[in-house]
This record gives sequence, structure tokens and C-alpha cells, in this order.
Amino acid sequence: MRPAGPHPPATSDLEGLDPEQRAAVEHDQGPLLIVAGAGTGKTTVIARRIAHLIASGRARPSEILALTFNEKAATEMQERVDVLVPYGYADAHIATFHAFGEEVLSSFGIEIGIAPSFTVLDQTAQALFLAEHLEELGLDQYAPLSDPTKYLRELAGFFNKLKDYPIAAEELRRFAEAGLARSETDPAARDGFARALELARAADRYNTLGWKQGFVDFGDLLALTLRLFDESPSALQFLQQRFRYVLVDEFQDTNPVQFEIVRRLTAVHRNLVVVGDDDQSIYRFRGAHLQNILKFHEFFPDARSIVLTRNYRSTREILKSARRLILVNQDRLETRLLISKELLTERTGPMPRIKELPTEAEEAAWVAAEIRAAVESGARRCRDIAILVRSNKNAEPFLRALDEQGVPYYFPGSRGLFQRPEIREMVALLYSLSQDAREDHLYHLAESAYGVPGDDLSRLVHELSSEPTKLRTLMERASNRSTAVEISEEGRERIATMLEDLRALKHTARDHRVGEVLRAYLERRGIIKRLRAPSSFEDEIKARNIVKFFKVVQMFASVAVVDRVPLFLRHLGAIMDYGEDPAVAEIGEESDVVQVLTIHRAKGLEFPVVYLVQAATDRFPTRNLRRGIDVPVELAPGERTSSELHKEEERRLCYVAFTRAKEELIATHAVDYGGKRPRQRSEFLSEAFDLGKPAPAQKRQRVMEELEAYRTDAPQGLPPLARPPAHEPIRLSHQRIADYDTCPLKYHFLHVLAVDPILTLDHRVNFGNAVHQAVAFALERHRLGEPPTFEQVLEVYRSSWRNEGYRSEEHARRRFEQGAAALRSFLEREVLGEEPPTDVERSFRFNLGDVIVSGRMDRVDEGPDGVVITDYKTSELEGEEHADASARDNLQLSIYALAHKELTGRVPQRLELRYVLGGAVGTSTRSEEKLERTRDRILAIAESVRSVDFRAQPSEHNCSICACRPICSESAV
DNA sequence: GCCCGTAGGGTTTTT
DNA sequence: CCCTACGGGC
Ligand SMILES: Nc1ncnc2c1ncn2[C@@H]1O[C@H](COP(=O)(O)OP(=O)(O)OP(=O)(O)O)[C@@H](O)[C@H]1O
Repeated sequence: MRPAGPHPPATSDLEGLDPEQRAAVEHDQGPLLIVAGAGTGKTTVIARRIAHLIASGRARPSEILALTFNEKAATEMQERVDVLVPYGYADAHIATFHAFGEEVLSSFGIEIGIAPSFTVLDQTAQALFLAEHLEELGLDQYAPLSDPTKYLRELAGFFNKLKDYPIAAEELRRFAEAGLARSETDPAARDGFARALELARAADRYNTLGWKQGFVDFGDLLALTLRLFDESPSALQFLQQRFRYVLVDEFQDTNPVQFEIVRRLTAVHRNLVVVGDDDQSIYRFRGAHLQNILKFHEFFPDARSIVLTRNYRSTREILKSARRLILVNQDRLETRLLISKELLTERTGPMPRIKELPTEAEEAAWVAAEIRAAVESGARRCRDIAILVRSNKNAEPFLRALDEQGVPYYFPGSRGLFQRPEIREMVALLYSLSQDAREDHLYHLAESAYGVPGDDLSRLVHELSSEPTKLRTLMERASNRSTAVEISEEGRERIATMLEDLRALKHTARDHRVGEVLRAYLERRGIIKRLRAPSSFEDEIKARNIVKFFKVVQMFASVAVVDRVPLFLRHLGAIMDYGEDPAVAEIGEESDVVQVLTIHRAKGLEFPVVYLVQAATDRFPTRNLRRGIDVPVELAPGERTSSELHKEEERRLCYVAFTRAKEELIATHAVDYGGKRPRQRSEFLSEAFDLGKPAPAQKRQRVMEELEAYRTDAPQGLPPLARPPAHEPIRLSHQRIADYDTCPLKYHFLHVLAVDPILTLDHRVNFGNAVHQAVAFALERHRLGEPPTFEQVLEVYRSSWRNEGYRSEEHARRRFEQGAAALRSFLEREVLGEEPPTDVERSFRFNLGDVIVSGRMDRVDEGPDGVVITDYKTSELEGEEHADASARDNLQLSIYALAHKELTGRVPQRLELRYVLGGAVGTSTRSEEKLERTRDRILAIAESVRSVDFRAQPSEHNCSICACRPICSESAV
């Protein structure tokens, strides 16, 4: 790889430019907008123009300001200009918008009350700051008691988004208040405005709190700069006089506040040149705006416009497909401004290819094999080739396949450090040394760092269910042979080593810094020695990741009051929960290797050969998922999100991918990415190559996947299990069925290995238990004709309460109060106000063949028209209108209904979900057919359990809330 | 052609 | 959990 762009000799500053480029470079005074497609030399023009301004003596270098969107572009621009302006005095100001803002604020910030010594908070620091001050932001709906930090990321994102425009907190507040005042009769609208008001207040408090302490976030670097320009005419004037020529690259990626800054800066001399390509705007998700290009003409009606159409990169075949694709988009400058950006070139080459393969693995293998062949034949070098993926995790199979083919590669992932095994191991170690150690940390450490066999661990954990002690204690006993639990010799030795290490390191941790403790651990384990002279690619990556983790430790050390393990763990926990997951270490960056990149990362680069992979339904384009909190449209005109706009952005992304290719473009896709349905080729391929609708879905080939099931090493990290004898009945419960449904591996952890004694219960589970106990008690007394007093119910609630896992004492107290208040209204409503139930906590058990299903119904009411079965829920109230739908879809109720049917031959008259916290009730019924399906589902799960099928089904959501996550190696998060 | 149940995904990245 | 797309059934 190399950065796109020429390095022509410095002799003539106009040499080699085509007429349009030349016109742009020579453009004299006044505003100029250059719009052009990919590979037309836009970046080249900016660099050459800077050189020309200097060389022609029209400007001194210090009078030139070139703004880019990211560091990389700024560095690259600087390098190009350095080559073009030989005397080494090219000190034109080339910077990112943020760097420029930071500089301006350092010099002039004091005029708007920002002391020059301010600290810039990065995304992680900002999240930590928010977490620390969450209670001071006056949040309500955005900090629910069940999970106060639930919206923390969203809030941070929202506060940043406000600054992209910028919309002041004050402005948002006025908007919300006005809205509330005029929508008195419309509860839905009121709710929206109330939320906006809550956000406005929180944003204001967050800002004030931070600024007072000398913290500014990234958004502030821009928003405060703009405010400075508006509030301090002298500062603005100074900068206007200093920078007489302003240039902006990648203008389509700028957001409104950036444009406003540039406008102010050039308001007097109007020497502003911007270049951009609306078709390559791929950061709209982050506030970039086509609006800016349109507004350019609005603010500079006399602006000159230049369109570049000569393409210096790709073949005609590639350009033709790219154009056909991008023309599908409706929202484009070509149509709005009536210009033509159609790209011209004389170059020709092979037609782009599309390759369909049966499975994901075969797709990756095919690409890797092609690459290997091309490199071996000498036709290409590795660096000539790029594999472009839509999202980081799509890269995985390709990296594996390249490994297998022995093809070296570079993959700059953008996160994932904390998921790496070598890092998880160190984290588990640190926890195991601290007071906050949980059993799962020790389990994980033993399993993954010390290689204690899974069989031994399961036996130890199993023992815990009968012997109420600590895993640590059992391990101590195992290591000196004083337990009845059967442990392999290998396991015993490894456990002994681990415990010895832990004792020694615990000692070290008392009076040493975190970095020193970790180092001591790595020394003891011989890891340092091994990684000092890495013998494999994998070891090299490990070593670098460990170094990266030490950077996190260092960062902590530089801000920590006391550099000791327990404090570090609190810090790390917060980073992992709401901070940024750092990128894994990069490798092979500079050398002759294949580049595996996300399309976003590939922007601005060019390669002779490009593979665009996983071009299939749901992979590319991705689905439209809106997340985060939206800025009210009234305040952010032109800001719309819709699935069509999303698709257009994805299409631009595809356009960027295509136009990275100079000679060869190959798009691949597979039919089988592991799901149940066959995948079709991306609609973008149909559009670009005029293919019409993809062929009807053939039956998926399951060959590979079937083989996969017989892999001897799968599933990972689990002891091999014997198939239970056919005559032994399978016992299932609602919980077991639900767990298997969520993820077979979760079932395995919880109900086969029975690891629950070493897992930590979420505070919500404890809360739910306490409320349930109290509800059951109240109902039972009601049933017996002795309705309890509130004090009695409260007593049961209090005695079941566990004060663990809350954010703070205050949080626990408020949550307790919430439960108590709910119980009070529950008592009034359902005990004083309703007939007593027929049964409370009624146990049941029925057989389906050799499957035994058992459980307990919270409440049963028998009436003349049949039976009503009720389940109480303690989750936060979702919209009341959804309560019936929840009751309809609820698996637990289906199982109770089926139980009733099996035991009495009759379908219950009604099923109810009662939400204790809000008092909402959802009612539903179950038809015979529906129960039939429930029964089939149970039987299918039983069969899978019998056949020992516990392959993990990792998913974003399920893994993020799964109790087994700390000990699971398959987790998606 | 429309309704409903079921399957599948849950980005992208910079400062 | 929540939202969307698709395919089967009518
Ligand atoms: N006048 C020219 N003569 C020859 N080659 C040129 C000329 N102008 C630009 N190029 C080459 O064309 C390629 C694309 O240039 P550049 O990266 O500046 O284009 P761009 O418009 O910024 O592309 P993109 O929008 O895709 O990032 C580079 O390899 C560059 O060296």
C-alpha cells in the first residue's frame, strides 16, 4: 500500500495537471468549490494549490490554513506539500479541525472563560467522567434504577452530537419547554418533550461540571471555538487576518459546526477552497452533512465551481460499474446542481468479477487461494492487494484463511483488545489478587492461563453445589490431595502452580504498582521470555497486545492517586463497561503484505487489486438500525434518518470500495453464513452489474456445517460428555428451556456443568427475588384469609433483600424504596381489592414421552369459566400497550398453559403477566395449536440436550446480559 | 397481495 | 430486547 497521490518533481508547480486541475490550483481570490468523483486528483489539487500559493509568492506559508478531517489526512497532506515545496520552510498550517480548535482555545479560550490549561477528554475519559457524575446530572428516564448506566453511552453520544451543529443545551431547553407548554393534551408529545428537557438539563450540567474542572471534550473543541468566534470579535479578526487562504479537504465529511467555523474565518477575505465528493460521504452517521456542500452556494452565491472528471486511477470497466451503482442514489449533487461527474479514462482492463461460494469458510479460502496464486506466479505483490470488509468482524474468516495459505497480511482492527485471551487472562489474574475477586475470575484463570483440564474444573464446581465453600478452598485441598473430588494429576499440578503464583503475587501486589505486578506474573509464567523472541505470528501479536495493555495500565498510573491493583480494577471495570475498547495491536503495517481493511479505512487509498467480500444480504448493505438518542428534527434541519437514506449511505460505501481498485475488482459472497436461511448476493452487485434479481434461493449446502459438528475440538473449553443413556429422562423447566433457546452453551454451563455457584447474580435478579418473595407471602396470606399488613410484607421483602451489586449505597436505597412503594400499591390493589387466589406457587410436573417438565406457577385462580394462570414480573414497566403482546409471546406462560392442559385436559381460560412495578397487566390465551408448537419446541430441545448438542450461539444482545460471560470463550462481546 | 410467524442482526470511526 | 425482512399460508 501507499498513499494515493503523485510526487512530481518540484521544478514546475503546474506540471502534469490537466486543465481543470490547473484552473483549481491557479484559482485566484474568492470562494471555490471543487466537486469531483473518486480518483480525479482532489487531494492532489489541494496539495498542489498550497505549493502554488507559496511558489507564486501569493501567500506566505503562515497565511495558509488547510483543514482536514483526520490526523492521517493531515500528515499525508503535510508530506505532499513538503515534497512540493523544497526549501523546508513550508510551514503552512495543516491540521485537523479539532487540532485547530484546540490551538485556538489555548490562545483565546480565556475570553469565553476557558483557562488555557484545559484538558481534552477523549471518549473513554468522557465516559468515565459521566459515570462518576451520573447522579449529579438530574437524570430520571435516562438513568433507570434497574440499571442507572444503561444509557450512559447514548448520553455521551447525544452530548457530542449536540456539539456537531452546535445546539446549545440552553436552546434545547427552550425548545423542550415551549413544546411542553403547547402540548398539554397530547401525552405522547409531552413525553417526548419531557425527555428532551431532561436531556437539556443533563447536557447543561455535564458541560458546566466539566468546564469548571478544566475539562473539554472533543465536541467542545469545535463548539467552543465557534462560540469564541461569535463572542470575541477581536479574536476572530486576529485569525481572519492571520489566515488569508483557507482550504478544506474531504468537505463532504465535515459537519455543520465545522462549516460554521470556516465560514466565520473566511467571512472577510472569502478565500476559501473546498474539495469534496458527495458520493463518498460515508460519515453521515456521525454528523457529516451533504447540506454543507449545498449551503456552500447559499453562503457564497458567487462561488466558482470546478468539476474534475478525468480519473487517474481505475479502468473503464471498474468506473462503469461504479457509476451504474451510484446512479441509483436519489440524493446526489449531480441531480441537484445539474452537473456531470461522470468519470473519464482511457485505461481498460478485465471486467470486474463476481464469485459465489457455498459457505463463509469456502469464500475466505477461495480468496486466499487466489491471492496466493497471484503472488506466487509473480503477477502481483501482496501489497498490491486489498480485501475490503464492511465491518471489522467480517474480517475474521479471511484472516484465518490467509494464515492457512501462509499469506502475510495487515489488519488494523479498531477494537477488541479486551477480548483477547492474553488480556482476559491478565485481568482475571489481577481480580484474583484483589478483595473483589469473584469465583469466575479464578475459574477463568485456572482454565485459560494455567490450562487446568475442564473435567477437573467441572468436578470442583460440581462439588460446590453440595459443599458450601469457596472454589479457592477446594482448589487448595485439591492441590494437597485433601479432597475427595477426583482430580487428574496434571490438573493437580497446575492448580498447585497457580495457587503458588497467586500467593507470591498477592504479596507483591501489596506494595507494588500494577505494572510491576503484571510484569512479575508474566515473568513467573515464562511469558516474557517467550515473547521476547516470538517464534510465530501469533506470539508476535500477543506480545504487542500485552504491550498495549500496559499502556492502559500506564495511563491509569498517570492519573491515579494510588497505583495499586484494587483501584486499577475499578478504573478498568469502568472502561470496559462504558469506555472504548482499544484496538488490538497492529502488525505488518509498513511491509509488503495484503491489506485487510474496512471500507471506511480504505477511503483515500488505492490498490491494483480489490476483493470486496461478504457482499451478501444483511452483510452489505447492513440493516438499518437506529441507535442512540436523536436530536429533535426541529433543531437540526435536514437531519432525517430513514431506511432509504441508510441504504444510500451504504451504496456510497460500496462506491468507495469499487473505486479503490485500479485494475481488478472482485466481489465475493457466500450462500451460507451459518444461519438457517440461504443468503443472496448483495443488491448492490445486481445494481452495479445489471444482473436483475438474484436466482431463487437454492437449498443451502450444509456439508461444511455438518462436518463442523464433528470437529473433535468443538465446542471449545468444555469437557467431553457422554451421551446420556436413552432411558434416562430429560428434566426440563421453564428456565432450562429458555436458557437452551438463548444459547445451548449457556444451558451447558448452568444446567450440565452447574457452574452457578461461581457466578455473580445481577442485582436485578436479587431485586426480583426479594419482590417475588414478598408478593408470594402476601398472596398466600390472602388465600388463607389472613391478609397481611404492609409492615409484614415489608418485613419479608427486607429479609430477602440483598444489598449487593449496586452502584452505591444511595442507588441500593432508592431501588429498595422503589420495590417497597410497588409492594404497597400491590397490596392495596391485589390483596385489599381482589378476591384471594386459589393457589400460590403451585408446583406442577408432567411428562412428554421421556421428558419431564416441572415448574411452579406464581398464581392460579380457578373460576366458573376456567383457570387463570398468572406470572409476576419485576422488570421495569414497558409501555402498557405492549403488555398483552408480551403475555402472548411469553414462553413461560405457554409452558404453564401446556402443563395445565396436560394435567387437566383443558386449556386455561386466561393467562396473565402482572408487572409489579407499574401495575400493568397483560392478558392472553393459548390455542391448542399454539400449545402443540410449544410442545414440539420442548421436545426438540430435549432431543438436542440428549444428543449433547451445546454449540454456542453467541449474539450481541444475549452475550451482553449473560451471566456466563466471564467464563465463556465464545462470547460475542 | 396481505398477514403473521420466524429468523437474524445489533455497524462504520474521528477527534 | 427490539426491529426488520422474508417466506409460507391463505
Ligand atoms: N494530473 C494527474 N496526472 C497523473 N496522475 C494523477 C493526476 N492527478 C492525480 N493523479 C493520480 O490519481 C490518483 C488519485 O489522486 P487523488 O488521491 O488525489 O484523487 P482523489 O480525487 O483525492 O481520490 P479519492 O476521492 O478516491 O480519494 C493518484 O494516484 C494520483 O497520483
